[in-house]
Amino acid sequence: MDRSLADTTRSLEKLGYRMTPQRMFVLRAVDESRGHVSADDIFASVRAQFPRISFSTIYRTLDLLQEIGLITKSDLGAGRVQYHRADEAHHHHLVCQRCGGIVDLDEQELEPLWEALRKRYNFKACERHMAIFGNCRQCQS
Amino acid sequence: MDRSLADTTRSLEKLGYRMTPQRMFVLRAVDESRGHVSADDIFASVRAQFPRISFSTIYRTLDLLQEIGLITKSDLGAGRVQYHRADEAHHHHLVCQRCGGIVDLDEQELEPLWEALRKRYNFKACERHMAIFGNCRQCQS
DNA sequence: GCGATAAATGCAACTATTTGCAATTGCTAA
DNA sequence: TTAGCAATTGCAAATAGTTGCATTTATCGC
Repeated sequence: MDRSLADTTRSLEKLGYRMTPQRMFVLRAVDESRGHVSADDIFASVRAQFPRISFSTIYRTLDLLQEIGLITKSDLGAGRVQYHRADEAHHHHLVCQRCGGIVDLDEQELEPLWEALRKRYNFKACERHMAIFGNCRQCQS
Repeated sequence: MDRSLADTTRSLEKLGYRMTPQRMFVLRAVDESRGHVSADDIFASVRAQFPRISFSTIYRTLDLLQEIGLITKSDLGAGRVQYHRADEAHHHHLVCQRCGGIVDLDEQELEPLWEALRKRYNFKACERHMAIFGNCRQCQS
């Protein structure tokens, strides 16, 4: 991540939040992550260095980090939500309901839709890491 | 619903499932519903006539009805999943993350995207009742 | 520094949903 | 009709995630 701790602290303070040790540890865990991680992954990773942390703090912090745009959240239907650093290439997912396979979809594929929603509905879609369910090539009967 | 009980029974049997009293009651509750209903709504409605029904059966039956295409399921971010008869006009939702407002979006708005996914990824998106999060006109700062 | 105030935490309880399992039910074929 | 087998059920326990609340921690004006 190019963002420094100071940058993040500033983002938080701009919204009236504070930087705390717990948040620093979660931030570090997110920072070191690659690809999708679950709240449980983050919990395990933080807990190794900060044993007193609770699950509620993990969830609350992850929501916060999403709010300031540092991570995105997405439910790929596997029973647990996945988190993802926002600075890794923006992308979405095609999730096959039969085989469970996941294909990445570039942000730009959705641009025309976002554009249409902006124009026709005055709705600004958040560029959130989205999951589209259906069937992949192999699983279409 | 134009579908008769016999039609549904046939759809179930085609997949190796059976029509049971519990399923008939859930079906009836779905049939009488308008717009979005939660599993809890269905549970309450069925329970009034069939007190021994359990929540697991409700959930399992709703999943089944989705599988045979009678209902669609969607998570509008309100903490509980909403179910919707598939024969009511297909639509999707624009959910405002600030005010919680929900605007309906016609199926056809997504057609170009489905088309692109079919062509470029050979992926057949299921026409599932989708939620797109973002900010509505009033809530854009 | 010191007290007031607000934010953040951990814990325990709660919500919605899913799952494992033993018991029940319902086809099917002899 | 009955045995056998698979599908279905209810229940209780598990899961992911959220929430209320009392306590702790930080910040700010004095």
